[in-house]
Parts: sequence; C-alpha cells; structure tokens
Amino acid sequence: MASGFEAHDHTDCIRTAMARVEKHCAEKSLRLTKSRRRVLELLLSEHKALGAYDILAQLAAEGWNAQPPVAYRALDFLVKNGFAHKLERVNAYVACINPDADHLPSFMICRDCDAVAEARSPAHARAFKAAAEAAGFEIEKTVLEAQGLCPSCQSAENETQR
Amino acid sequence: MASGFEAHDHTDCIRTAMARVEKHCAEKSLRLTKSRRRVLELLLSEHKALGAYDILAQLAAEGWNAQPPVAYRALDFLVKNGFAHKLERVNAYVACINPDADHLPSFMICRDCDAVAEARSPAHARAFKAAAEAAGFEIEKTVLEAQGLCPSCQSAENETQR
DNA sequence: TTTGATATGTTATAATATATCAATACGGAG
DNA sequence: CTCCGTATTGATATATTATAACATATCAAA
Repeated sequence: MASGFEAHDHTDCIRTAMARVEKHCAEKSLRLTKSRRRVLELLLSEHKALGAYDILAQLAAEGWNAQPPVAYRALDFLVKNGFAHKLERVNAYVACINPDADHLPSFMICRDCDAVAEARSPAHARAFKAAAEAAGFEIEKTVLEAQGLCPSCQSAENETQR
Repeated sequence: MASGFEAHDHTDCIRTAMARVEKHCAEKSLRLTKSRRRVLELLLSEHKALGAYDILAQLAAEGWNAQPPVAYRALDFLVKNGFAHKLERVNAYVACINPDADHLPSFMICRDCDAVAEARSPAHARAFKAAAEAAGFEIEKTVLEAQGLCPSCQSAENETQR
C-alpha cells in the first residue's frame, strides 16, 4: 500500500493519484493549472516532504522563472482541496494518498531520510476529535504528526553503532 | 483544572508551576537563569500561545535589550526540559501544564482568541504511538494539535450571526 | 463581447529561526 | 581560593519560511 513505508509500484501510484485529482477537479470545476499540476507531480514523485523552496528550486531547474508566490499559491490550492497536506513539524508538504473526503490525516516523518508515511488507521484521530468535542472544542483542523526513525533508518543506525 | 478552557485560580496556577519547575531544576542541576525564568513566567501568565517575537517584544518593553537568540535559547531550554511546548501549527509556545515526565502532549488551539488547552486524556496519543510502532516506526516526538473554536468563541460566533 | 471572478507575474517585505564568535559567569577539582 | 572546563550570554549577521500588494492575463458565463 502506498501510504506506508513499504515498497510499491510508484509509477502506478503517481498515475492513479493524478487521475483521481483530475477527476475531482473536473467534477468540482477546479482549475488544475500548469503550475498546480506540476507542483502536485513533484510532490507525488516522492514519498517525502518537500519544502516550498525545494519546489521552487525544482521549477527553476526546469526553466520556470518561479518566485515564492508561485509555489505557495499552488500549495495553497492543493492543500485547500485536499490533494496535499502540510507537515507543520517540518514546514513541508506531501501529496495526499487518501482519497477520502473528510479524513483526519496523520503522519510519520523520518528525521533521517525525510520519508513520510500517512498512517492508515484513523482510530487515534477520531479519538482525539472525540476528546476535543467532549471538552466543548469545535475542531476545524487537526495536526497529527510523529517524528522519528522509519524502519530502514533504524537499521542503518544500528549498523553504524557496531 | 488548569489545562482546560475552564476558569481557575490563575495566580495559584502560575505559582504552582513555577515551584514545580524550580524544584525540578534544583534536582537536575539545571540553571533556571534570569532570561529562562522570565520567559517561562511570560508563558505561564497566559493560557495562550506566544510567539518568540511576542516574547521579545515583552522583554523589550521591560527594558531588556533582547535579540532573537535570547528568546529562542530560553525557549529551547524550556522545551528541551519539558517546561514548555512548541505549537507547530502556529509557531508559538505554551507553558507545560502537565508535570508528567514522558507525556505525549496534545493541544486544542482556538483560532479566534488564541487560547490553548492541553488535552487531558492521553488515550488518543497512546493509540497513535501504538499505531506507529505497529508500522515499525520509532517515535521520538509527537505533534498533536487541533485548531478550531473554543467554547466561548463558539458562543461569540453564534451571537454575531443573529 | 463585455464582465466579473479567478489565476498569474513581479517586486518587495514580513515573520520565523539559526550561525557564529567573542565575552562572561558558573561550579567543581585541586 | 583559584584555576579550569563548560555552559550561558551578548551581539551581529544571515538563513529560512511565508505573505502583501498590485498590475496583468485568462476563463467562463451572461
């Protein structure tokens, strides 16, 4: 599954995600313009978080004369429409893997290789939501992020310790 | 209880927290220096998140010639030792209300009045941790934040809508 | 085909955070 | 006590992240 740390067919994973976004945009009359599309492709091309300035650098390398607002506007669009998420802990962005409308995404972020996995089970997110609502708090947005070491970087650390 | 949105004896709440931190520092030979102490007091003086530059402004108003590193160093100390937390969603800091050593704090942040409450029940945090560990991810730090409207700002919104 | 709304281009700047290095203060060993 | 190593502070500069503002261009509906 594409949302974990496991290997998968990434080409397919990108294609599927793009198709889904295109469909959604068509249905909702959202304009998936050139810069928005390209930024989404860049995000999809890695299961890594990219900073806005990483994206700008990529665009520049492709010949765009891209100033900061270009990246931030595209990212705002993608985030607002649920095609990407911002990882607050690292000021970076990832493509959304989960097509559900109102999911409460949560992430595991590797501090070593920057890999990002979207957690599968929403149970803890729902529990948080329920706890907040029990306290009379009306949730509009949740930020659920874990930072640490992904499986392969744990192995790597163990290697070097020997 | 001091960690919710309810009214409470705030003077007492500050005093208790300061005493606890002082005790902890004495036991662990940590140096609660002038700037660290003052920054903690500023954080405790509100159940609100303060940005580093808010703190710098306060210090300046009190006659300190405080440059950014002063605030960031004090905040680093407080966060590292568990006396304060950073709210990643809003790039701001709150005093820690929960004296437990290894708690996994989670927060509710009002987007309207900036009030912050630390959630009481760690159940969702533990569930998240368990889910991550089940995926082979080794957690070092969690960021659990909900943004929305606190009870009193919900009422305020309803008033103005009439 | 005008119009209104949405998106882009461009410049500038705001807001948040850290690097660096010299000077000082602190606390334990002798 | 005084020396020494470490932790902390002072001060300047700069890096990183993000937005304001406004002119121009594009789209799609009347």
